[in-house]
Amino acid sequence: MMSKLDKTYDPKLVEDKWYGKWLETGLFSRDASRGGEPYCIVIPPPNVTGILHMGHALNNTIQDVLVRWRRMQGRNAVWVPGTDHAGIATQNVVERALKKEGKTRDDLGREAFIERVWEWKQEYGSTIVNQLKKLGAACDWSRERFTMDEGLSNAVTEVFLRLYEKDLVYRGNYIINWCPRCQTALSDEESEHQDMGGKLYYIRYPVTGGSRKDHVIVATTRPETLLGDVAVAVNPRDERYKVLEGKTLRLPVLNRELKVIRDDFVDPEFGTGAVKVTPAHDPNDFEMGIRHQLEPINVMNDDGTMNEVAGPYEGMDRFACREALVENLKEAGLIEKIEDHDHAVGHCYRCHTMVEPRLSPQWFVKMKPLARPAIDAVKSGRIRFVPERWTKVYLDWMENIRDWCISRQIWWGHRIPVFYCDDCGHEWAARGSQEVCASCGSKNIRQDEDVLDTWFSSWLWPFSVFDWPEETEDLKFYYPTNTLVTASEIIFFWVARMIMSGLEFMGDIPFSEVYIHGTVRDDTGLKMSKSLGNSIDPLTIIDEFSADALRFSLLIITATGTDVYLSSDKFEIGRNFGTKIWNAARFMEMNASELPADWEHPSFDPKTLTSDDKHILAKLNDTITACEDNLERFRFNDYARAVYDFLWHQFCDWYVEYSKQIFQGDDEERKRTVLTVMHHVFSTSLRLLHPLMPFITEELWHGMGYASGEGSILDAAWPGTGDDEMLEGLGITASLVNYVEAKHDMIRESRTLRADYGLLPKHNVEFTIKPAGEQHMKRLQKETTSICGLLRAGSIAVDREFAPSKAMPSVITRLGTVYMKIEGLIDIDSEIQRLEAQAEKVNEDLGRVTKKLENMDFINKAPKDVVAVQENRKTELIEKNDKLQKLIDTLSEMR
RNA sequence: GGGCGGUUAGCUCAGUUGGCUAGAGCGACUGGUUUACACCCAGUAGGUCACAGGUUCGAGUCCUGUACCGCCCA
Repeated sequence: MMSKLDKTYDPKLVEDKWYGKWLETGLFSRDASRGGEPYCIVIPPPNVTGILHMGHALNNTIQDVLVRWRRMQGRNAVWVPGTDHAGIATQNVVERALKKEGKTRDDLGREAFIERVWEWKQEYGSTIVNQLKKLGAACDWSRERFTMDEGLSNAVTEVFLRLYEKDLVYRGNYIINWCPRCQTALSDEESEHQDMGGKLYYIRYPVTGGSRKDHVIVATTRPETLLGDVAVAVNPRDERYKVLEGKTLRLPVLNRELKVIRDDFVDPEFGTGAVKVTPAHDPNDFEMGIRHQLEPINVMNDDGTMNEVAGPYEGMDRFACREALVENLKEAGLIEKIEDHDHAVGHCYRCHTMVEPRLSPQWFVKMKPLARPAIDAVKSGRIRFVPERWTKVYLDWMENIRDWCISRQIWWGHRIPVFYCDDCGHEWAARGSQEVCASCGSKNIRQDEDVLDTWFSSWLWPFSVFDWPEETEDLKFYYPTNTLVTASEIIFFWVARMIMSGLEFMGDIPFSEVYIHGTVRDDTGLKMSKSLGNSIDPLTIIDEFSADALRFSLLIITATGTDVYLSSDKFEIGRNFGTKIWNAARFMEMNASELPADWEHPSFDPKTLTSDDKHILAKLNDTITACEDNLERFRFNDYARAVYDFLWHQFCDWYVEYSKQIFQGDDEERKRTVLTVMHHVFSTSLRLLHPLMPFITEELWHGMGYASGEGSILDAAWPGTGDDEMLEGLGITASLVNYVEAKHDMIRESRTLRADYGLLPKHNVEFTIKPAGEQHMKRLQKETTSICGLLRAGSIAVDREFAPSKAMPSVITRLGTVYMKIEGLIDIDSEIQRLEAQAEKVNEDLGRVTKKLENMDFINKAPKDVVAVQENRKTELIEKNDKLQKLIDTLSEMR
């Protein structure tokens, strides 16, 4: 009979078709009015400029699996998608486009530029969203949000105002990380430290009024900042510098007079124990400057060139200045020495330009008060990290938290809602645009030019997506959300801040579980990134292998929380598995005139079930348990493997093979039972697999006729396990399962025996089993036909009294000794050799087990069941050894 | 400098509470056109579990140290 299913599965057609249908029917949408038990995930919003990479693919597949699984479990499960406006990145993209037209953002002006960014967003901003759709993400797209949306912008303003009123945001002149290329401040987290091979310059600072050889040597890694020096510092306890008491120094080049200050911060061990103090260009020096009332001197422009204070170096780039300055110092004989010196230097996380620590007026959020409850939430276990070790990373950061620089000197973003009056100097924060000064009524007012850090909007994501500060039904229903799925890179950027903002503004945690998955790397261990050119594009993989294959492969090779090393051949796992399932389905179709009516809830008469039927039902039950258990514990690889092993190595390898002779036979009732078992097992497996491979499972759900009408597998119930009583009622017991597994072993061992003699299935070899006991004999006698089929033997006889009349190759199995009849004479010597090799192995094992059992400590101290296992094993090994010896003896007599 | 993770078959990795006779996929090798599937089937080979100590009846698993690799923070 022909199958209705195509001979080969075409994922391209199928995947687009189903995703379209799911969208059309609004299948992914959920809201509070539906009631039930909520389950909610908010997507880590990708940058609107982003394109899907493997990290996204992994991250979103995990979320999709969770949402689909919880949905099938009957939860009111919603996955809220969206993107963030990626202030710096997006502005960079649009500025680059402008540059091609020969324009700058200043040419356009602020309003027109922002207009331009929105246009860009309309045109290109949905790229990543469309890519998520290709992946199969079951997001509720009707809820898609963007951090610059009106609603989310309201939330941002509201939060700023609340913090402003509580004095938790403040403006101040501090050292911040400045990116000279993006020309904006960055938060500490946005400055990425990289180890660099640098130099340590030892520079002589002459003592004022001293002779030529009176000088102090200071060591620095950034000599160009020397131009902004206002002092030299030494440790107060450093005896070497006692002589400097009451003296001042002369700054080389600029000849500025420098005080000598004493400060505990200075490490006498580093360099010469004397350090230059540049409060406008170094955070530690800034602190020292405050302690010693020093006036900071800024020597650089916004773009990293030197300013007018730098005298002869004005206009030079900071690195050019460094070279020129060092050259001049050398000429002046002021360089003592230059050493190699490795140190970590901050780089802009967006453009990788070396960050310049720089004194600058910026807005900050006071973090300590916000951190306190966020620490408690995790310490008390209300929020749980998986894997648990991330808890410590989170707590360490939280406990040493520093204020968050939130202002950015760019245009694309939420403008800081603070206004200044140029007449009376009043400063106030307010919603919307302001016409007059809130204090003096002057119209001479202006809004702060800066915008807020993008993360200042994403940290509100778990509640802003539900229209906070409005108290919507959905907000009440879905908040706190359940699971947050992300990578370790943004624990500080995002996870920690969401916890703080949730507690501060909602009065409750934003989610209860944080699952941190690994980083996707290439097969040499490098982080995949576009700039390295080592990335594997998920869309290429989808095109080549299918989205199902991508998803399945990614998850089966990614152990909980460990990094994943990828190469494109790994996706064959998923593709091959999909093909295997497809063909199993085709096989069933070819052998069924129609779908058995009770495929879903079969009521089997235990008398009609064979051991093979019972065995596959038992294994299915185990698989359901394993899937459930592993999903609960975020062990996605084990979950994937459980389904994979079951479908491939239990269902296809054994049950489908078993079914073949039934279908070829003429026992119609048996056929019906086997078909019912098969469809029950297969339909259940499809449901277990659906979260991993949504497309092929949906296609088969319909193709096999399991769907009622238009019903999607997405709405099918997640399989439950049968209780022990029910299973026992069907005769599914541990001993039955053991027997079938022993039977499988016997068949495998017999195949090996045949292969050892270079025989093929088509040779129709005759086997005789001499069963190991009465019970086995009865069972085996009933099953000679099926064993014969599975072994592809010519015939199988079961004979309790069998004694070979001539030399026969044989193998000893748990169920009995299997003899193989072969044409012609066998080489008795080589058969004896084969058996002796086996006996040797048995004796080795026996020796080990015996030694264990002779150890009284083992007998007394090990748990009873562990000892019992060893005792059984010993008995088995002795028996096997006896049998081997007998076979060897018999053969020897025939020689 | 501080912290975290890793080191298991040729490769990529599992191995959960110590009970292991150490697994999988890929690759290698030997065979295979019975109408589900060659993206497949049957079978084989391949391991001092990085190293050195320790705890334990028992260690891939726990402890200490060493080496190397990676990540995060300063």
